[in-house]
Amino acid sequence: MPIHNSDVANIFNQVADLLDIEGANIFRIRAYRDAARTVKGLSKRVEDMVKEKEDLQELPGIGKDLAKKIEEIVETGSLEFLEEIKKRTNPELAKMLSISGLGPKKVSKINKELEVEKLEQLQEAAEKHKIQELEGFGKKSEEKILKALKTKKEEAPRSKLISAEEIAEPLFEYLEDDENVDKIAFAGSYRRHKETVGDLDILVTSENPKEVMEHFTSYEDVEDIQAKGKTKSTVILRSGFQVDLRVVEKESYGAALIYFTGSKAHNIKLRNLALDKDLKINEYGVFKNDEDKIAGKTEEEIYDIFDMPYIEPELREDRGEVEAAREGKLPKLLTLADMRGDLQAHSTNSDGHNSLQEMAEAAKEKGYEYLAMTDHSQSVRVANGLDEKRLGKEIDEINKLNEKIKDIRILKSIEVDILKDGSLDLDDSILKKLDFVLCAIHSYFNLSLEDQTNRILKAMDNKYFNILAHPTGRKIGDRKPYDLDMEKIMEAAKEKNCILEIDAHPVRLDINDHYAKMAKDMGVKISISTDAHAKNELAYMKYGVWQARRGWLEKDDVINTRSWNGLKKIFKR
DNA sequence: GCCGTTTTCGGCCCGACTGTTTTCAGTCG
Repeated sequence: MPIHNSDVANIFNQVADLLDIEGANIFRIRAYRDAARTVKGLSKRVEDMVKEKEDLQELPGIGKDLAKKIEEIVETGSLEFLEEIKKRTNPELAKMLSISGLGPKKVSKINKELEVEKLEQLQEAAEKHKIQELEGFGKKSEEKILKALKTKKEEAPRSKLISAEEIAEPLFEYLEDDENVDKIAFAGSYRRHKETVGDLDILVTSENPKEVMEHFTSYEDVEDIQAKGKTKSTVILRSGFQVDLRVVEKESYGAALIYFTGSKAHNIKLRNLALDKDLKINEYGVFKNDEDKIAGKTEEEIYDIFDMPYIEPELREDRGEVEAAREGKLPKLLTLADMRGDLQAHSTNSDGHNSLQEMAEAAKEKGYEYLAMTDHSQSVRVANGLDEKRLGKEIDEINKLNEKIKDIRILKSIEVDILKDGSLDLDDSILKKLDFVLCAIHSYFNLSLEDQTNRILKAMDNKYFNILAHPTGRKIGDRKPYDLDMEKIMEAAKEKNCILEIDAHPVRLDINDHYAKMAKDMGVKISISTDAHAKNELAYMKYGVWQARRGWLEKDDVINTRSWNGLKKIFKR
């Protein structure tokens, strides 16, 4: 059974939760949480690193002990240390930590004094009003617990970026309309354009914070007000989304923006830099001798104090951006305006909703120089995939359209299936008539790591293979990526001049940011395409660009920032 | 449990809000 990085991270997080309830040293607990984050964020499979005897202690936050524990997990699939803790402390207790207002101390108290082990027992105790009798608890805490338990079942996990956007944009406009609001910006993972968003953070400057809080909490979509203070309020919207609003003075705007944009790891890095310089940094500014404020108004002036240029929010994950900034080696990130065309789109000829012509005209309106039509191939029957004959007809159709429509070139392509044995779903005799070939997996997702990897490697041997579409097959919150050795695939792609795609569809965003950076580091080129099945979906490009930015990609790393002439050279294998 | 250009021991990011207290611990981000 392959051990995924997330398996190791889950085990470490479980250890941390249980140690927390046991009241262990908080820095020891933090070490486990940090290690979980480090392992989860690796672009390499930690299983491979162990097998190849790489030194795990090189990783940040991994020392002798944790390196050994990682090896144990990879080799046995479990961790003896965790099993020992589970004997002392019921792992069910960890579930209570997810209830808002209950932290390790309170969970421990409820457990010890009321012998509560499970969520059901917690509910029972609260209903019998046993909780409010405990020292440190009261009526309100008990009500909060009951309420949280009730809504817990329907509680949404992290939302896809596009769903967050639907909720965020109207709220932003509503706040912007308030005359007491001066500056306003999103912060948090939403500003960092993470593929999923847990809650929304909004930052405002104002002379009248009280009025702003009043305006915010009376937004018509607010279902529950969790906290309402002078400078900070938290509400839950009807959709279940949590929104935090923070008001600061304009002199602190930059400091607060950095603070609330995060990530937490990036902020901790900055704070440590500050400590090295005998400075203090918080959401109000940078301070010397604990008193004198030396920066805070803009993000730029704060980064400047630490001898760094401005760091784009997408990079603020403590994945080396601080070091790169200090060495003057930050990437000049790709922008949406750099994109000159879209290399994956579908028409009514397979499973799209618009005709070739409608798609082409929509792309032209976006100012693109080209749009590739990549309908499905025959084996994807549910998508009405094309066989050689129907693809031949589509080629003729596109040739005619290209004569008819000016100022945009429709590229002839296909999203050809990679069959189980690694062969392509259509004959070379038709593939060679296309401008380029996009290849993808749509079946047999459950092959072993080795078989799935070899399947793609074999497909890449076909000289018409240009782009690997949605390489890992994951759908956010819906389908896990199939087991693949991405390092091997990238090595092969590099050797054979194949391209990896970032599918910009907000459900896919595949490859993810980690793999995008890995591709860049390995010298593998990327295409960003929307996988549009309707003309309005061509607008999904921005999600792909954001993901690419999170993967440190620059204009030159992405092939469809080039003209058609430039592309042609790349597609020649 | 990790880490080190003063350190192999003794630190480890910082502040707001709530609910419980009556000056603060716990939680959260």
